[in-house]
Amino acid sequence: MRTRNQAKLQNQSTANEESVKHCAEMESRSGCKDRASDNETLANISRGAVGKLLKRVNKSRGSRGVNTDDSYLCKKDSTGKPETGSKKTETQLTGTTVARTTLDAECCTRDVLQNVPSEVENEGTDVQYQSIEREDELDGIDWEDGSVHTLKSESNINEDTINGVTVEFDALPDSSKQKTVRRATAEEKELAEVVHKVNLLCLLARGRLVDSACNDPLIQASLLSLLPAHLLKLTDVPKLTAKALTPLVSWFHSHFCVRGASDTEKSFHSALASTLESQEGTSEEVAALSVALFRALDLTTRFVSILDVASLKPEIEKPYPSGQSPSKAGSGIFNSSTLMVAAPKYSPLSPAKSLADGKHNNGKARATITDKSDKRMSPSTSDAQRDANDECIMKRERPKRKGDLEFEMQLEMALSSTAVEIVRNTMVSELADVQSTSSNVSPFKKKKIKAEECSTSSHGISTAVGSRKVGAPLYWAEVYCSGENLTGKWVHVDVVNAITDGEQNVEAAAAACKLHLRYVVAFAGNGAKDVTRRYCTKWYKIASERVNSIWWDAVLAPLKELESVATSDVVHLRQETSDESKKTEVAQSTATRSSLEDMELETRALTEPLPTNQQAYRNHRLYIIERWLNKYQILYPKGPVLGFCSGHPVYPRSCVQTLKRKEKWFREGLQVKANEIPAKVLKHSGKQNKEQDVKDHDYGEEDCGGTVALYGQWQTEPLFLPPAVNGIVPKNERGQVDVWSEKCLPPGTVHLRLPRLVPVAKRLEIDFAPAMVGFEFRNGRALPVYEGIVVCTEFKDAILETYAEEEERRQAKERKRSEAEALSRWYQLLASLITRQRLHNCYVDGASSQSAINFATSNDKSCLLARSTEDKKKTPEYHQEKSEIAQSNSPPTVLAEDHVHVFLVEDQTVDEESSTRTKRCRCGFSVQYEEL
DNA sequence: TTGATATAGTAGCCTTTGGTGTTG
DNA sequence: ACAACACCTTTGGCTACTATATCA
Repeated sequence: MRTRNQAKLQNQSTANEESVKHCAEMESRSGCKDRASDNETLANISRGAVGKLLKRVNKSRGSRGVNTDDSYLCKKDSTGKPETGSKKTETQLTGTTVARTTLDAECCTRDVLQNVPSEVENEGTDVQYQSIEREDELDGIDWEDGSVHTLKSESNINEDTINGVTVEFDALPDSSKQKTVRRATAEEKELAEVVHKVNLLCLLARGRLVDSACNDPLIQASLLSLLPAHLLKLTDVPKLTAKALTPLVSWFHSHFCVRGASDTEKSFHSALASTLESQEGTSEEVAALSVALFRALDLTTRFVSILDVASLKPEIEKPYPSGQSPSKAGSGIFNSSTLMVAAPKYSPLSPAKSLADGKHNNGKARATITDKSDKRMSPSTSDAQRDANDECIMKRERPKRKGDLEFEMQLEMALSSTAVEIVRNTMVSELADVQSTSSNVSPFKKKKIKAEECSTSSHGISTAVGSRKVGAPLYWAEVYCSGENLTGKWVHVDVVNAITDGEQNVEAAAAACKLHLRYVVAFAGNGAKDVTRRYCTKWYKIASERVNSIWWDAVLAPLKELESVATSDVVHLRQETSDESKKTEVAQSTATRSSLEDMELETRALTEPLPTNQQAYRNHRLYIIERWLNKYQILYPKGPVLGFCSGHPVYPRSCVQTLKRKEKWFREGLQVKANEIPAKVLKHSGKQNKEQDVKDHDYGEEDCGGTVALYGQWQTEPLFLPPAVNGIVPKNERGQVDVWSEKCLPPGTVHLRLPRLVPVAKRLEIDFAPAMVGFEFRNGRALPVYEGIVVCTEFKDAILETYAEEEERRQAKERKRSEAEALSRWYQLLASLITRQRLHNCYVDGASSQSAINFATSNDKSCLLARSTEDKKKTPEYHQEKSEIAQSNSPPTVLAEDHVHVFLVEDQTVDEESSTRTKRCRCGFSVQYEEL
């Protein structure tokens, strides 16, 4: 009925908002069947009522208001769009003038049909009847109260009028006060998580694809041939350092330029080849080429990518500013992404593209162009794999203000320009020094300073144009430099932005582009490794945005192996020419390279800087401030203090202890030590309070009324229960044993988890206690669940033995009973068949004149069959033969009334195939049955 | 812009030991 | 008389978490 109403309401365009209409439309599709069937009945009922209805409606005109609550329209929004807050709408309608037709007619119809006054609150509403042609649809159904949506009134008035509804407002609702509070449902959350996971898997696959393309010998050779001779030997040093890579990076950056979209039809491999040829390509391709080059130079190199996945949390739509159509912003995860990706990419007027066309303005004007990665994956993948720039824009466009956009455009412009600037500097002088010494001041900050200068530079490119390009770090390389640190180090090499060893800046750069640095994955040897820790210092910020780590680790585990082998093998191969002992040594050292990195990343994880805001400590993995302790938590020991946040001392998370009641500890096989003072005493309220009072009195424990004493684990010791003595099981006050776990069993007893043990124990006169294993809620009550019994260990075997015997007996009995029942049911079946046949003969086949004779005949036959069955029952043979199919196929001869069939053994035939035996009487009557 | 705080909605945890009538 | 079984009815209080608004 709800659906039907929605469908109708949609027809009448009672709602203004597009999303609401859309919603109703969706609903109407599903409900159209209902409606069609309803029309027949409704039409008849309502035609007769139309006249009455009109009268009533006219009477009520001007005196009736409308109850306006059509929240149901949105509650089942299948598009996942936010419901338009019905409460809000109601408030907004207060004091408005509503001129309407059909909706009021609905109210009135309800009056007619149900004689129930509609809820009238809005006095003085103006009702005008223009058309009630659809009233036949409106009759005879359950009415629901509806409200009028008030958004975007102006643009929709026309539509409303066309559809027969006019809504006028004295005052337009203040759009700034519109609030749409809608929380994601569990289903939406689940969906978002699944999408997130699938997206991750797709991007992992993508990364592996790119990685393997980087190993192509042809591409590597071509790159080497392009490389100037003086750069060729640069990296051929025993202890490679990041500094040594800088000239290479500079050359690469100046040689290859990043442009927008690539040909989506090509495979990545061929796209890479053409990028190599044309020396321009997407940032992904350029980064991949750099990886190929480094690998060609025999450097251990990974392709690193930020996996820019769809959000783990459902994106709840924000309320839209007035005049902005929600449909334009897309609705779901896919919609929004698709829209945002497609729009700038294919627009011939796209400034980015036009800029890309003018790429030969080498230098500043070339300002690295939007790198529309080629999209060759599934829709979801390509959506997620969308370029960071689009990502930025997408995320900005909805909630961001104009000013923000402008600022970011400028910033982006500056970033790209500065990146080029750096390159030039490098080529002329030693930029490496500049970069390494400027690690304290982020290069991105410096770029920001230059923003204004760049945006007003002589290139004539507006900031808006520049906004399409960001130096968003999405792809880069990691080169293993044995000359860095003591043990060697993976060095960040971003040829797209011409940055070497700038790992500490990636986070800031990503943040500047509104790019979430949630997953940074390094690819090598067809494997992958999560190296997010290297680039992310504020882990607490991204932790909640990452998928369940158990799942993620499991996914990565096999890939990590591959990656580890690959990054070790490269060095291994290099050493192959050397002598055997050296080779082993190298193999050992490379084998630990991966674990060394693991340690490094783990160290980073454990030495995360203290957050500066208090909120961050709420769920921080490492740190806690006291205010975020919940009522069952305490700091023990209370220290050391690691620092302060807004005056609050920061403690290690490891100091947080969970407190429990005595009973809870008992369940875990622990008991509170004697004379321990509760670590915390909580006040209880309400019902629990009273019960706790009683308990406390009973046990003579805590003096407090309405409180509960909590203890920490350090105040407990292993549970000591009175042992079983003389075969007697120690029981609790209820005469049972609570078996929460094995630890709760009194020493010397055993829990036998078998059904029907109580009678056995009773029969053997062995002391036992029912074992309560938990509670279940039924009928609104907590009911104890019992499973088996607890007995002294020495009786275990005796009980089990007797139990086995008892069970055997029981099963035999059960079998016997079921056989008897089967027999009885067969008898019933046969008897009913006979009765049926008799009735059939008597009343269906036979003409009235013949009926007497037929009856006699059939009766006779039936009796015989029945009797034969009865007779057989008496013979032992019967028990071996259980007929499944019994049918009489005797000729329709009239027999003497007192004839008794005799089935001689020699007249029997057996069909071996179907195990069917046929017994025949000399009179011609035969019985066929199947032997089991 | 960021952070603190208040507020509100919601999901999910925790709670925890029947009473009565009928049948065999 | 007694044991076994069926049926009844379908909690609800509290907290953590999250999102939002507002203010500094």
